[in-house]
Amino acid sequence: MDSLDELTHELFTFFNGFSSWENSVIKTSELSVSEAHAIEILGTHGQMKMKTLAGHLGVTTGTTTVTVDRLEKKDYARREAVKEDRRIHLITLTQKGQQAFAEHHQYHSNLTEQIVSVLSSEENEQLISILKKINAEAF
Amino acid sequence: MDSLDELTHELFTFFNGFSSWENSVIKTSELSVSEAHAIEILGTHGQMKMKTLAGHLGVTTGTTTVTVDRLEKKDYARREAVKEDRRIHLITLTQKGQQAFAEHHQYHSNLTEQIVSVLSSEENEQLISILKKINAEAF
DNA sequence: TACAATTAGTTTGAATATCAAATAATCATA
DNA sequence: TATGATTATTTGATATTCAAACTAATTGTA
Repeated sequence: MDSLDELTHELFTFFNGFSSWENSVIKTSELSVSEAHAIEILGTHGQMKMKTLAGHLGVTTGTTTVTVDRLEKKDYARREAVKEDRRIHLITLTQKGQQAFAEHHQYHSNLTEQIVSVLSSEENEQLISILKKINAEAF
Repeated sequence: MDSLDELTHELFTFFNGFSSWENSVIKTSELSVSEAHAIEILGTHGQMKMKTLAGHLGVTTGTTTVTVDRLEKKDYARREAVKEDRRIHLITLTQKGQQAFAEHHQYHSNLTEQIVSVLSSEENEQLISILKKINAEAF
């Protein structure tokens, strides 16, 4: 097996492990996968309009309307009017939504700790530096 | 920002980049996400019974029945009877399914190349070694 | 061997998820 | 002010998923 194949294999094994971990975490909450993703995006980037949120989620605005409807009904998010342009609604996390985001973030930190614990401190430094490069340039 | 937070951020940025790349690749095919995942698992591990496939997919056997129904209808997979235990059906990729798996694998290699191209050969070695450790021990 | 318990897979009914296309409201501008 | 573009919602159709009920086959055991 050449080095490219080897890396491909390790990368997708890693990705699949991450995916199933993420899904199992979401299943412990009262949120669906799409609701959880929306909360994560809103928590990370702050309030944004429907169209931007749809772009981040990679779905249509129609789908996003439904997702935000449910988040609003469950009191995780709310729509806010914008005076300057009344077509636009800014989606904002409520207190409860911010709480859910913080909890989710804590889960992420837990997984990172789990990962760090199998690495030497040198490898840890290497991993951060490599990921930074990839994130900045590869996608 | 401490090192743990920093790594958490880079890890999930990486994961999200990977996710959206994976989704956009699947959308260019005539397969749904769940069908594509099933094909990837069958292609990687070879034929397996419904229950095992369901386990790999992280869904119930009911859901898997429906997915395999569709794959069978589109001629990507078929059920094979097992003489020793007639409750069991082995799910196998057809020629067309193997073809789809090979194409998908090619996409994976392309992404890996893209990633490798931003790394030095030393970083490349480091990344493989670190991922191996994580995959073996962390999930 | 008979019968209960277990296992594998399917079916069903309900809630979600998603898209494309049609619609409504608003804005920008010619 | 009319026209075209933009933002979000609604609608109708299909896909996804689960839990629970169900069928068929196998295994354990009395």
